[in-house]
Amino acid sequence: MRIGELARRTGASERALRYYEEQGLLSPARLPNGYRDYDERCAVTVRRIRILLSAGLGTAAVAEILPCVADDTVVLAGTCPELREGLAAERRRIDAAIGDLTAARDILDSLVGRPLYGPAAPAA
DNA sequence: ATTCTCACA
DNA sequence: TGTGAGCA
Repeated sequence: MRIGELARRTGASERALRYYEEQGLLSPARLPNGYRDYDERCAVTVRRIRILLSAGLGTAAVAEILPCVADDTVVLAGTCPELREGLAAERRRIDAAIGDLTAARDILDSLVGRPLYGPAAPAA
């Protein structure tokens, strides 16, 4: 199938599909006219790519994880032990980010409850 | 009608 | 990643 059909079937834009290829995530064959020729496997791969990307992973990480994914959408981390630490590290980064966001929200909450603007504050 | 590559008011 | 240009 060509890029248009794959885009419709996966929900990814044609632009994204070409980008995935540029990032080494997909390697579609080429028709004699230069058009990309995707097989069924690509449809499955694109769905996995989108899931991984939506998890906040970058294309570099996706490229490493992709070959470690079995026929289902389950990542067989056990098959690629090196990925375990990398994914664990990513998880820790997310935890840290959540902590930062929570702190930021708390500050915003305190501002709403005790505005710093409005009537001039008494001279310090 | 579709896809391709390249470039960015 | 979107969008548009200029081709094939």
